[in-house]
Amino acid sequence: MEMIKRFYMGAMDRLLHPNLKDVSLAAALHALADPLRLEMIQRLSETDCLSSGAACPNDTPKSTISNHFAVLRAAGLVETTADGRERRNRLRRADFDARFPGLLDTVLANRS
Amino acid sequence: MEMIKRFYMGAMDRLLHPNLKDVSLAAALHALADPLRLEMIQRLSETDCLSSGAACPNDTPKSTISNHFAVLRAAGLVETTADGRERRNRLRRADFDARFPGLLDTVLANRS
DNA sequence: ATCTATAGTTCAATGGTTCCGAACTATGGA
DNA sequence: TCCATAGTTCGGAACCATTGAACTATAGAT
Repeated sequence: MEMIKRFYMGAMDRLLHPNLKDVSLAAALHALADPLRLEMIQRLSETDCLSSGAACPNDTPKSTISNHFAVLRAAGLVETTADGRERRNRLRRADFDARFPGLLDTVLANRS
Repeated sequence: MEMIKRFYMGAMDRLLHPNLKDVSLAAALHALADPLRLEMIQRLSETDCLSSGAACPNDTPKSTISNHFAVLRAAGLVETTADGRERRNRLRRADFDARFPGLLDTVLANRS
């Protein structure tokens, strides 16, 4: 009878936010190179914070949302904090812009 | 004894160049989201045309080069023509800039 | 013409990544 | 305590990327 304690949420490495200096251009572009993630980023850019569910179309599977947010966090694009049973996701605009000047604006502007 | 005629090179669909209006932003970003392809694009941006081999570091496997060029062509970033036994690759700068204004410049500027 | 070297493509195998249902944790409220 | 809701984790299937080996094509030399 083994005792495996699993820590979810705040303690998980998926919730860790990298220093932007450790994010490569290729990794940043990879995070942006997906239609759903672009949609999420667009929505996040329009309000100052959104729950994970609210950042995606209604029919998006939960596990898919969770994975996409992990990618966005790893690229330094999104900061996620726990707030009750929801997550509070916000764009790390200043950090990302300082590391990749003009990139986010150009990408958002090019999303027809 | 079957006769399979294979057409290489000029006739192959990998050598086809899309109209930029059919290239999505996500596809363009995907093509840019790779360190080797960024290097290739950088090199292509510095001269007006390069053979496939000359666009990559010396130790890059031939098949890898070939695949990466196929991705760049599919994204409308590169135009390839046959020239003897070499390929003549050039950036489709004007086409790409018209479709995604500022994107290529911003990406190249952010490549430290 | 035939041979040889070179540039690139294609194929196939392997390994990695992504998607998503199912099972789970965590929190808030009846 | 029970239930509903928000999100995470796991595992398998589908998809994608990498690269050696076999191939095509062309240029140049003999």
